[in-house]
Amino acid sequence: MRVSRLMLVTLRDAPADAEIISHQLLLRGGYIKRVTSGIYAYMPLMWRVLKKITSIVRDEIDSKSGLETLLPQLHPADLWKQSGRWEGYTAGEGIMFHLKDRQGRELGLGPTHEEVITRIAGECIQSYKQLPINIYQIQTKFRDEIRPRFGLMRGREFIMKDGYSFHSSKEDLKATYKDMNDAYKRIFSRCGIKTVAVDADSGAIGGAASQEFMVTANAGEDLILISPDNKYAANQEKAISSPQEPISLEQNEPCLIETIGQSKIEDLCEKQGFHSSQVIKVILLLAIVEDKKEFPLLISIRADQELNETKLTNCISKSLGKNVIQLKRITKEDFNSQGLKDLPLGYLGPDLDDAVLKEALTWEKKFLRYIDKTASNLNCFICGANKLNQHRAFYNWELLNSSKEIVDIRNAKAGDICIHDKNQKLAERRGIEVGHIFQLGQKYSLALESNFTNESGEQQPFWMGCYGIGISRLAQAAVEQSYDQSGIVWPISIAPFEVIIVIANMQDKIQEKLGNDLYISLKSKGIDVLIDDRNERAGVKFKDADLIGIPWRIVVGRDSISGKVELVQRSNGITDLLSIDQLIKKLLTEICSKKR
RNA sequence: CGGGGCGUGGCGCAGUUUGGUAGCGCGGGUGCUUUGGGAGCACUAGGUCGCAGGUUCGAAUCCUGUCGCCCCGACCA
Repeated sequence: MRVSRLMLVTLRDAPADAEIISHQLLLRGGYIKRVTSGIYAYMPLMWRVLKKITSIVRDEIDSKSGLETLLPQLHPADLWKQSGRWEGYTAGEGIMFHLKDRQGRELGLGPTHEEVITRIAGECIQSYKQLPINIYQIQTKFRDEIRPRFGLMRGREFIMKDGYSFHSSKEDLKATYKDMNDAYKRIFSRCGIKTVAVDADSGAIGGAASQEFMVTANAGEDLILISPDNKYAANQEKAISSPQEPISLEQNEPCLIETIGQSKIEDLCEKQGFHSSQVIKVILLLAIVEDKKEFPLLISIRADQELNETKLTNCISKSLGKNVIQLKRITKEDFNSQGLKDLPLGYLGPDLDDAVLKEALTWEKKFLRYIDKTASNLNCFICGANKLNQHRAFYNWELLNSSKEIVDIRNAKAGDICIHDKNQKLAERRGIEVGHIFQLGQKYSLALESNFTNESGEQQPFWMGCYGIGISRLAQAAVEQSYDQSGIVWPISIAPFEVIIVIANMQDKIQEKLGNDLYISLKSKGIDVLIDDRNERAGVKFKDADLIGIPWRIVVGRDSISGKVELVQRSNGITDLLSIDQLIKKLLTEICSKKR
């Protein structure tokens, strides 16, 4: 391709609305154009990058017997109602774009395809003899994100590879899951990006085991916790650890203490001389579940710990058997609008009586009570007395006489002791999720009555797995991991072009001829080559070549008269002056060796 | 959804407080000079200042509404 024909528009300044470096560089290099919030056009250079990535993905998934397909993007609501996800995905903060057609039928724009593929599999697969099946597609997905940001990182329209597998047994599912895990590692390594595999929450997709593949970068939206020996890595949403031991509280007579104006843990500890690990903090939340019922929650947790809302949401879903649509803090205003008397917020104890909810208008009249292990493990503690300006000191659980369900709902954090090895402490990193694999189990096949006949002639729901890669996000993550002062430094396997020929001076006929001959010759050898034939000064062309990040640059300039050209490596600036033969030989070996 | 900020040529911005009918840098076009790290000179095109109302002799500027975009937050009451 000739740069003069490339519709290349580079920017000297980064547009003001781009925050992170990869977003800025993709805009400056003319790779992407924003059309509206969270929605981007992939310009020709970007599309080449995306095609390189998808071809690596196809290659690896196909080698694991993956079947490529293309599923519809418009999904009928009834399908999603059957799986029980329509409400959660459309109501409240739901992320599914949805619409009504001219007949008034409801449709959703696919954010993911479990429903569609599960129904199809149920219709096509009758017998265990047809299993296992591993089917995937690479396609645009739609999600009405609460807050789109960072360019392609969190868009409302993005390209994803999503795959689904169907099995007659859990064991068979595990085998494919492992295959996919291997394939994913190969895919990311071939794309030239460094990833960490972490244990993950399976979230709204549902299911059992799941792993995320994270590109470590400061701009990452996820917090991940890693042990120094690399044997344990998890998303904070899921991570487990041993908290640091509480500072022991000297045993003393249980008593009430006056704590005027000490509704905050910090003030309480400062004024009374306690450590926050000796205090039980009580948090009131409201869970709204899929059938619109509202459950007040009473959470008790050691005050030096943070509540993990993902873990909590999972606990609630498990105990109610219903999906939680929304979780929010209960405020004074919420109490008033329920027609309830004010509570002494900041002075609540784990034994707060359900009677306070008796007059509630729409809430359930009983607290769902969860106690984090850090709180239940305390033998002697401080907690609110359920009266304004009073706390209880040196209390224990027997005295509170409160029913309790003990769960793990705390955030693991850096510095916590690893479960697998007491001598190691978790460290934290930020990560960009580029891949996610799940063992779904039978959640969708049960809901959609998607069955096959097993060896004994019985109807049985499929065991399912699902496997995603954010293709467009991966492309940007690669930039976030590989750039310098001058611009992008693409890994060669996903660079839009492998080589760029820069003709230093277009007026010089010798240079122009040598450059063009070289261009034709490299192209004929199967190298992806770009030639900058613009009538620009050399400096401009060098700047652009660096900005768009082509791995190899050939400069056809003042040495062309002796038949020599310069070869410059984008990643390290190393420059060689070579004859054409030497150049071609070197490029062929370098490029071919790095392709695999 | 809540909070904050911003909409002025393709991009980055000034002008808004104190109304007087629009300016800078980059980019675009033409010509000449230049030609190895975003060249110089000259000429030139391009904006009903997001949109709609209102106030005023007069609005980018003040008022009201509206649309769009960006950032922060869903964080120990």
